[in-house]
Amino acid sequence: MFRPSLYDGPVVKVKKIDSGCSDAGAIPARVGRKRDPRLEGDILDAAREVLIETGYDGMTMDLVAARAGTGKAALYRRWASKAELVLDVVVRAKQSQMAQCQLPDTGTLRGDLLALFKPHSMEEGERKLKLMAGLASAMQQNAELAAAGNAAVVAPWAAAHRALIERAVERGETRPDADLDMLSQVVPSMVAYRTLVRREAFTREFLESLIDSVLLPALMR
Amino acid sequence: MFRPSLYDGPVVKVKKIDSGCSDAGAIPARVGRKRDPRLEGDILDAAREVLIETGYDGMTMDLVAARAGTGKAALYRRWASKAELVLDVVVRAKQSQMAQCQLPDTGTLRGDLLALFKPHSMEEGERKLKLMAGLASAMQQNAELAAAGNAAVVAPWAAAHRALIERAVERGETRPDADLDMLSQVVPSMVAYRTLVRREAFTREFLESLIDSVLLPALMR
Amino acid sequence: MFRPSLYDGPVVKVKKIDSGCSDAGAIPARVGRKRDPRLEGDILDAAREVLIETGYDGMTMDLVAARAGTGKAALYRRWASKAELVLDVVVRAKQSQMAQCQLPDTGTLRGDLLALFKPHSMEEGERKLKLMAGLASAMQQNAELAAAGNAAVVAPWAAAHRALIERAVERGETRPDADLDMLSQVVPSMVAYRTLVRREAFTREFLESLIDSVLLPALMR
Amino acid sequence: MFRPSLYDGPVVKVKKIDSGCSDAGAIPARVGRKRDPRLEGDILDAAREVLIETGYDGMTMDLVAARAGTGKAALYRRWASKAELVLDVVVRAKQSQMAQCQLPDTGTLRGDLLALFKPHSMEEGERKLKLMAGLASAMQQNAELAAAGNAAVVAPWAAAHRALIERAVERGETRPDADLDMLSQVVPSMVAYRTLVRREAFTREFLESLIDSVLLPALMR
DNA sequence: GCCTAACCGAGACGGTACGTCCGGTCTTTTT
DNA sequence: AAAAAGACCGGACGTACCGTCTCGGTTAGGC
Repeated sequence: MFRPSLYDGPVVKVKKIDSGCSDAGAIPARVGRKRDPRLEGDILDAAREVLIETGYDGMTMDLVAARAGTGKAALYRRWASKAELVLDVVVRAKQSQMAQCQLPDTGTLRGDLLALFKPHSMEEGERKLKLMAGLASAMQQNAELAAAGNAAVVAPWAAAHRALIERAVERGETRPDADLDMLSQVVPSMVAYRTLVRREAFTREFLESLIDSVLLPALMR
Repeated sequence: MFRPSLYDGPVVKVKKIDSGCSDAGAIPARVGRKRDPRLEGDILDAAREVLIETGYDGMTMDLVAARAGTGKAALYRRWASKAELVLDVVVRAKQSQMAQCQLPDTGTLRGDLLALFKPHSMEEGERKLKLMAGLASAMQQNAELAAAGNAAVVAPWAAAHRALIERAVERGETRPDADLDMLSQVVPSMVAYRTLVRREAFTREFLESLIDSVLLPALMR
Repeated sequence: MFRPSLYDGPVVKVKKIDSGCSDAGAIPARVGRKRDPRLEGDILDAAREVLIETGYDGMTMDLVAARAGTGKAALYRRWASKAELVLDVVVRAKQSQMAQCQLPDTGTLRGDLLALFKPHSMEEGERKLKLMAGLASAMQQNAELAAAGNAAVVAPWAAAHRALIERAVERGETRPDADLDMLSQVVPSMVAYRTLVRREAFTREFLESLIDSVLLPALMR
Repeated sequence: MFRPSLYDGPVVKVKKIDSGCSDAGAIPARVGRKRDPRLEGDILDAAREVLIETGYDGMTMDLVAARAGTGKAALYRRWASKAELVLDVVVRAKQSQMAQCQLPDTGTLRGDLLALFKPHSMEEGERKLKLMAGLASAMQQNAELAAAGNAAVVAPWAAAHRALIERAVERGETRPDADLDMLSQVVPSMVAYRTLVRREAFTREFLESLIDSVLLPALMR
């Protein structure tokens, strides 16, 4: 299972608990009603739907709450702001995508790179990137959010590329002195730019062209 | 003078006048008080400052107007919306940068690419990229704006790269079969991504590394 | 015209203006768009309607704004809180009632006292007192509000009684040593108490009984 | 002991149990943990404090629960609503005052009326009347509550006055045809009005003035 | 030299979303 | 089964901002 995410939890208003007990795995066992475990998922689902239907600005906290069959308070108990909720939506989407994504092994780097994107991932990827664009403004104001967003969305993608390239290096398929940090970000960067700034579709043609014209030539001797 | 911009004017609510006719009694000249010519610049300056300080969401039209020593009406007389004002701010910034930028000619592609960024650009780079982040948010709301933003900011940059690469091809410095469309966008894309999404500084080291690790290897045999 | 109110203006968020000029009646002449003069009345009317229909707690600022065909901002520009708006409603109602209320002169104190309440005033009076009850809580927290409410609603009523009684004293109809301050408050107090605390109707029978059993006996030799 | 109250118990959500039968195996006694007997008093004390400090609207159930060192559930197990809790607070205050209050017998009506208010009552009066203000707000929302509040607070007070006046009539001290219903409410009404609406202090001077200027003159021939 | 249209600064307007707060209910664990 | 803690739903509050409109006043042609 491939799960390189640096992000490992919801962006919640954390209630610090005095872990007075010295046991290792002891859980403070908070009294009182537990948070409805289904609610978090319901809200995220509702938020994702509304987000896709109406975009970031069109998404209203009231509407999300209504769609999830709850009240705004339940949202704000879990996320400090609309931006954090949306970020979490993006993060989850990315995680679920990555979770089911074994690193492909087709024998060649080109095959591996193309295999990272199953057909259905293409359209999903575009949606997610559009969501990210809505967050741009929020991320600019909140460095924490920006870090989380980057870690959740960008880092895993680049990490996958890096792993594939490293394997190709091991196989002797590519030059050993390549700048992996830089090259593993070529595809994420250019796909994001095409989608967010140029607003053109993320097609398989573009991906192939990118790999064949930029990435592989730069990697080959 | 290098000015490949596809964008050729302010995004103003233009009152179209039938100025095409050369008839004697044609009165194309609008009567009434003329717009204060200094105001447009003052507002753009104020908007740029506020945008850099507070980000897109934090920038309010009231604040910009106050900073420019005028009222909101003066803003909306010139730009149809906040997003268009922001776009214009970015466009001007880009234009002023491009205006003073002759296509360099150092003899080698590497030298040319590095020369595109004068030393003073680096220190200004931070500011401009903060502006871009604001633009990203604005663009998501309006496809038209996105097109204009792309044309004004991305296209010229890519066009400059393309021109430099084409010259290198003519000199026989690089492979003749390179995908110029794609390769000319490598640097703009990755710089934007680094700064807007990853939020890391745009340094000369990064630029050199990008050129040496990605662009030039992909262009060479 | 009888208008003894101590309250002489709306409870507004006053913007203090530097009256730099030394002219007597000089008005600072605020620049900018003037407040729509009809709006204040429309809002008060809407608030009164909603208040009567739904009571204090049921009255929503959004609903009042919608009913008045405006937005909440217009309300909060004029009144600092829901409580102040409601108080103003009550104050206006009382003032308009008092404005059209000449001091009656029937020749006898009893006739004058009864004439203060025209048939239609009875039912209106009850409504107004119910509104006041809704304010009780807000008044308790805000001494300013309480003072304004008292001055607007109670004081005029008691003042009218006092004037009638003084006239009766002058006519030699009643004892000259009566405690006017106290006696002029008998009817307002007991009517309010009956309505607000006992929640029984304010009937003409009650009023007559009050006058004949308490007020007049206490005033006669 | 004087206890004319029509109100004869706390406003509790009573779980009726068939405890009437004396059968052998009948288990009328409720099983499970017993209600903490001290809790009721603690909550009422906390509620009274908060009510006096912050007024009806400022008093939140959460705050009362926290002050009493318990949770909201314990409150709602005993009172059906905030209003009922407040009513109970006022009722208790009144009862405790009445419980220690024998009908005085000084020989004269004036002496009796003044003796109803012991010296220490005056200092406590302020507090209790603040409670009443809270009650007024609560009563407006619920007619049932208003009735209960009236019965608990007003009726006993008026009843005491009525009893004193009746005794004076029997002694031949006052006119026999006085309207007792009305006159026995003069002092409660006017004291309440002075404190709740006019928000002036309840002083002994005021009481004496009220008795001497209104009540006694109206009762004497 | 006046008329008139358009500009200017200031600020009110209608609408809408935000994030907070609270009343009253429900759930979980503990006693 | 009640106690204690606290999450739950619904809905109103008061704030902020966008983009528009209005006000009194100013600036410039065109007659």
